[in-house]
Amino acid sequence: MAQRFYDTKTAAVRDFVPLTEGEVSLYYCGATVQGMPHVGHVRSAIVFDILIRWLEYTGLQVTSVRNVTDIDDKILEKSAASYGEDFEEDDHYPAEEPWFALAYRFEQEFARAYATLGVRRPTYEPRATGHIPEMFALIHRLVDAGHAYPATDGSGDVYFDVRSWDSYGELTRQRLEDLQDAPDAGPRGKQDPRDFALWKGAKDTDPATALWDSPWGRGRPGWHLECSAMATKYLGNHFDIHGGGLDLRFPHHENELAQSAAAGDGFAEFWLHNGMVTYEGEKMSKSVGNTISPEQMLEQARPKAVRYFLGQAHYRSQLDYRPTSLQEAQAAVERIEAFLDRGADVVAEAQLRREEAAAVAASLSGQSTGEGTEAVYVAQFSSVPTAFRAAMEDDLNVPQALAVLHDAVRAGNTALAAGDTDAVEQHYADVQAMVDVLGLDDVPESEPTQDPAAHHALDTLIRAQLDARAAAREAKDWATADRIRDTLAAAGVVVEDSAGGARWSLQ
RNA sequence: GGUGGGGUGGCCGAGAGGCGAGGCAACGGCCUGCAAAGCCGUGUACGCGGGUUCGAAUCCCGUCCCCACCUCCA
Repeated sequence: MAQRFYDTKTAAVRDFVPLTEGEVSLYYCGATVQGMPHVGHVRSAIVFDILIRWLEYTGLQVTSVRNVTDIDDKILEKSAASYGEDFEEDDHYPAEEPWFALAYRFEQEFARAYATLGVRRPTYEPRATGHIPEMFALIHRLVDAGHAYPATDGSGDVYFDVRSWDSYGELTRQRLEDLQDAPDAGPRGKQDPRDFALWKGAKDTDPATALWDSPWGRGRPGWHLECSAMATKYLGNHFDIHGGGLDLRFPHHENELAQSAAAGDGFAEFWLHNGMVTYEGEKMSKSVGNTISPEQMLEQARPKAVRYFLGQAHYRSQLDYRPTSLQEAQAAVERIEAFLDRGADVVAEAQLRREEAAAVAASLSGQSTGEGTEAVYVAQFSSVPTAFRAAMEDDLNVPQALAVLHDAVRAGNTALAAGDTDAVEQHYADVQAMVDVLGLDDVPESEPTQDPAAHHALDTLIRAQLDARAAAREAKDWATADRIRDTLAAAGVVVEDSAGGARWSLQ
């Protein structure tokens, strides 16, 4: 089986063959940093994070790019508003904030949200404002090729000429004449209302810091142009995958494709689009005002559970958020974790026995020990189950991959109960490998138990309680035993009895 | 009007002609001093009406409803 992806442009699932053997070039649209991130933004990042982790797992070297749009109308508007006389500050919008300060502040908020949920940083994270010369070069090529023209009204705008490019609409299979006229389709120096701006001429209201001198006059870049310029700078004229949210297909990605292809670039081989997060059936968006922020989710559930929730559906499906969604995700995550916790003890013990046996064998034969056992362990256990691989290869079918993961957890639990160490080791390794690919083990969690000193102190204190409880149980003094368990429970410590003695964990 | 995607058991969510993915919740059982965890089992799921087929959630015809994009949007 080979890797397959659904490509929006051809509207089909196709075999994915990298342009350069062993390497993958991926560009996906990041955010316009004009406000706080919501979980829709984060879902997209998690989807592509899982994609990258999977491709790397299969041995490919991935170069990934996620842009930051740090200049656009909304950013300028919000900054301008902060200087207004009747402006009211709030937590997210202080008064008198320059546009670049606002953009950078929200860029950091996005970075924080990504990091909290275990989204690794892309290879490159370019900002639009840092790539003005690259954009000039692209505009020049388009003007020279007859696919772009300066506005006829002296505004300083430069437009892409959609009628000059027969393939316009090929990404989303739409015909020019079927498109609704834009509501603000005023003349504005366009030859056709569907032409889009590559460069926006300076307006009176634009701050000087937001303007650049260009061969077409002072101004600032158009949104679509940024992505084309940055994608090809870091990945070359022809690259493997272009991703982004489904809502970006039109006009954003259609325009990107048109301008890049018209300039003669091969651009993206595959177009991957992730589905929207909905709130009780409706798309989550700023304009509707039904957004949930990562922070709000993190108040309800652990980061790992939030990541699991946002990553659990197929990436092309719409994902519906409901008030109980996070509790459900957390229960699923904790089931996996509980097996890994219990399994780790068994695996460590088995490992120790193997090392001892190897040491004995070595001392008998007079050879040194060391990497031998480790190498055997890695070779034998570090791969993902075939069914998991098949699911991931099939257009990144994470839900089906998760079914494989849960099956392995169940098999592992059964092996634990049966005391079948070999089977526990195998299932433990499988589960660990799958969890790694999904990035679930890469979510930072600030639990006191992760600080070794704090954990040691806590463990010592709780062990004393558990020892006392064990003694009470031995004496069949259930009242005392239960009181100790209740006390620990009230402190947030969950006690589980097992054949090997009591285990504790934080709630 | 155009384009794309959907309607699956209490909820989420895969699948796409033939053994009821998986998770969460519920119920029963095993285990347990009691729990918890875990394991086993239970539910007559595929919007509606027709049709094709030995067999349809999956194919065909009809029909209803929902979502997204066509303006900024992950």
